[in-house]
Amino acid sequence: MTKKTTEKQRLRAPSKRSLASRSRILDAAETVFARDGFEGAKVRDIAALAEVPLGLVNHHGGSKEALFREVVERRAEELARLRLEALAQAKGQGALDLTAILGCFFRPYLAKAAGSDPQWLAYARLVAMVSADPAWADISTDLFDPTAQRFMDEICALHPKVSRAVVAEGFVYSVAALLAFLTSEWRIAALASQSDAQASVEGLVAFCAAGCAARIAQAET
Amino acid sequence: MTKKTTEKQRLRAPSKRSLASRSRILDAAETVFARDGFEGAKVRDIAALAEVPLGLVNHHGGSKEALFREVVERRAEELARLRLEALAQAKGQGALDLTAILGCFFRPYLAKAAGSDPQWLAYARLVAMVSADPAWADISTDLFDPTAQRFMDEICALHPKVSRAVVAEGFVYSVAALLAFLTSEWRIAALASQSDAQASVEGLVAFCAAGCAARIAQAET
DNA sequence: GCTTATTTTGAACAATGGTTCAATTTAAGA
DNA sequence: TCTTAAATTGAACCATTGTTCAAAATAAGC
Repeated sequence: MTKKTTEKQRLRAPSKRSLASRSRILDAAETVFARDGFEGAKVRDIAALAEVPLGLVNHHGGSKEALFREVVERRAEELARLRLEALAQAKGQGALDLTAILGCFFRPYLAKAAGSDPQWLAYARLVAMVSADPAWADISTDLFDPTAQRFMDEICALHPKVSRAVVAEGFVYSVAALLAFLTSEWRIAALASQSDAQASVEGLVAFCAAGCAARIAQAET
Repeated sequence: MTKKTTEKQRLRAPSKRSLASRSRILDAAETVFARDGFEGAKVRDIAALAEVPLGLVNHHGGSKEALFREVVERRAEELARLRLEALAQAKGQGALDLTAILGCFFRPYLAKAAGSDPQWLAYARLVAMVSADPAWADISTDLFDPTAQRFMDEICALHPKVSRAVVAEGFVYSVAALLAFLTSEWRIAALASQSDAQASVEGLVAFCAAGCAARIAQAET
């Protein structure tokens, strides 16, 4: 079984033109969903932004909900891979402290957001939406939680005496701070400048690392 | 001018019955908005939950947007008052450190959420919605920012050498952590137990105070 | 108790928005 | 080149939903 069983049987390969349409639709959906939320987003707005007829959105994306899931999934895999790679590389260079671990979790995202592809900033809003709304809990479970668990494993290894619940608490607060950073207007502006972005990231990491350390120390006493 | 000029002229006092309807509608709106978001919420659901005819919602609440604003405003004033009172009282008992200042900001909210009125938990979701969505920026500016500025003044006074931007950064991250705490499923469960609630709050305050302190220390060097 | 502003009710309206579909065009595979 | 699956198009469908309205019921003010 080399392919997912959910994949529809195809008698022909998709044409280059259809691939381009599909890509434009996903990009437009990402932008509109991030801007207006799931309920607020209109399939017609997505079609208009992608410059395709209305019917084509459903043809390529399926239902509105399926389209949303696909948009979220599209970048989640790449992001998870980058994070785990950063963690593996850092571990190869010696023992990790809290700051280093959180840095491996934060930096790949921030590098993308500050990078050339502006769609990554829209994606941050999608992650915040999914994280905040219990209706999308299954997406979090499937796409985000495994990586988070991996990083929490690392922190737990650093502090064998504290419960995983305490580590999770600090981690959740840290992710909340990260999302606040990425979705706030003034930070987005800061990300435009390379030096400002660097300083901002260090500030965020310092905040979260010290916060986690304090919470863990509190539990240890 | 003892009354707001925007207030409609009234020839008669509202009846007790109309006051009860109005209150039930606002409570229902709070619950439904918190559960489904602004776009996802249906005026019909609000009417059904309040057990009033559909038309009565518009009669008392005005447009859907006006109703949402009123629901948010309703508790904002009380919350702001409690926070400022806590701050004033703490200042009367001696010099404040970072932990004490943040405690004055966090505890009134958490006490309400852990208290007898379950609607305060729904309200936390509304605050998170308003904070996250740029479309409601004017609500944040009017209702939330003044109190936040007051608390940041206090932190700035503690650390005269660091820029207000650095203080604001830590404060925003702290509020994000607070909202993550209040809107996450597992924390809500913890709030049910008085002792668990106490421990959770201390953990949150410890995280944010240490985070802010680290960010400020980083800026001072 | 009378008057009348206010509240309540149920229905209807008009616009919105997700989805479906038949017909047409395009291009992949042989 | 020929066949035909896939992609595209534009329109229509139909449930949903915010809002309005006129008539009836209620209760405040005198």
